[in-house]
Amino acid sequence: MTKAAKTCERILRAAEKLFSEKGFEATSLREITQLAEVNLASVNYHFGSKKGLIQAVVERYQRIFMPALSDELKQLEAQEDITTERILTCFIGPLTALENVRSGGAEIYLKLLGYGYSEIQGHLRKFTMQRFGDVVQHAFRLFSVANPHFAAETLFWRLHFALGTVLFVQVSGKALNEIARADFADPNPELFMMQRLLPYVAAGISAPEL
Amino acid sequence: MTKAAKTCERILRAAEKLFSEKGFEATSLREITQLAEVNLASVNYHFGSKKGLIQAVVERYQRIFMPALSDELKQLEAQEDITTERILTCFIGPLTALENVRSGGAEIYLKLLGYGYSEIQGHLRKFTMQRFGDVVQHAFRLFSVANPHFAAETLFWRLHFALGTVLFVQVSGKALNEIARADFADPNPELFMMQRLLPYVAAGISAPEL
DNA sequence: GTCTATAGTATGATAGAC
DNA sequence: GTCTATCATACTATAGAC
Repeated sequence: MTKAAKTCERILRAAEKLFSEKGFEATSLREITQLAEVNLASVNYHFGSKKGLIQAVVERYQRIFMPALSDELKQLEAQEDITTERILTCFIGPLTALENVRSGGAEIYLKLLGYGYSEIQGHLRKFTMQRFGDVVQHAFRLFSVANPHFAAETLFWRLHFALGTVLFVQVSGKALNEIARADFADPNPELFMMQRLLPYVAAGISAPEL
Repeated sequence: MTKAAKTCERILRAAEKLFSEKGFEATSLREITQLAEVNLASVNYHFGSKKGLIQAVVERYQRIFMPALSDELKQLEAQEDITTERILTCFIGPLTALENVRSGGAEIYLKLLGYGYSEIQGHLRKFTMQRFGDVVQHAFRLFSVANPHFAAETLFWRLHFALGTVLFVQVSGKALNEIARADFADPNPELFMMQRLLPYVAAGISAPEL
């Protein structure tokens, strides 16, 4: 059991690293087991299949992030003056909580979500909504309180645009940072990305309706 | 030669359809040749390799889009009162020009760009900048005229956020439309997506700096 | 639980007849 | 230019010894 736990953990760590760097489909079990220094067959023994491994990797982050987000949202709801910026700020804490679990945890989580959205059409999204749909809907309700003049449809699209912005920037973050370093002498720790994103996203969500 | 052109064209059409639907890596040459109803070996005969085919597919769209965009930008520059919205509007015409070439052409092109950004790290981006870097830089200059108070660095990141928003929405468009149809009874032709995107993106780019 | 060995399938690419 | 046939390689998954 002690050795098994170790193998399990080694696989999960290697998998989340590779998945977040290259996506789920582009990462093979061979790469994962090689990086983890475990046997190829052990993945199927512990997780049943590659799909099972993917779910295990993502779920580990969701179980930290989602309850933390839920707490923040409840705390905000108790206050008056709910603004788009404040709701967005609710996401910062839970993300940095991931950072405490593992260095670069927030980045890994967002990249996993980003790849999950485009690959394996909706598989990961449905899984998330089934497990944590209530938290997602809570956030949506608060956004509509902060932007009461918007049609529900408008808000729906704006929020998905915002999600898209964040996820794309994370997934392409490496390329973007390379360009930035080439064009300016930009000494950008990845942490600043979120601070840059927030004003853009907040303004986009609250932009005047047509 | 006449038959050859036909085969070439059949391959290109099948490839651009599948690439835009599933990405480059997830699409196999066998799928392409099967859809095109041509022999498997003909791809390597006409395009040398899968990579060559990818470049050919993308280049065909770039050669229509980029000069058209360049014209629009020059026309705008001659005017006074250059705003973020007006620059963004410059992209609409060239995109719908692709629509004339082939139904759904604009969507295909944007999806190709979207997949190109995340996959094959930077390969496609470098190719674009080498061929059409001047057009891209022209657009950037105009944006900085429209937003003179921004640091170049801020503008750089904002524009890439905007690009990210558009590309992500296109790539995940199918999933998003499915959700929209489920949550509302949303009879959304894909064309309206751009109209929804524009206010969000414009507001994001011009959001007050920190 | 861990390993080796291998089944079964899919990929990109090419040689050679026509 | 087009075809068949095939090579070399990669993948996920599993059976069975230890």
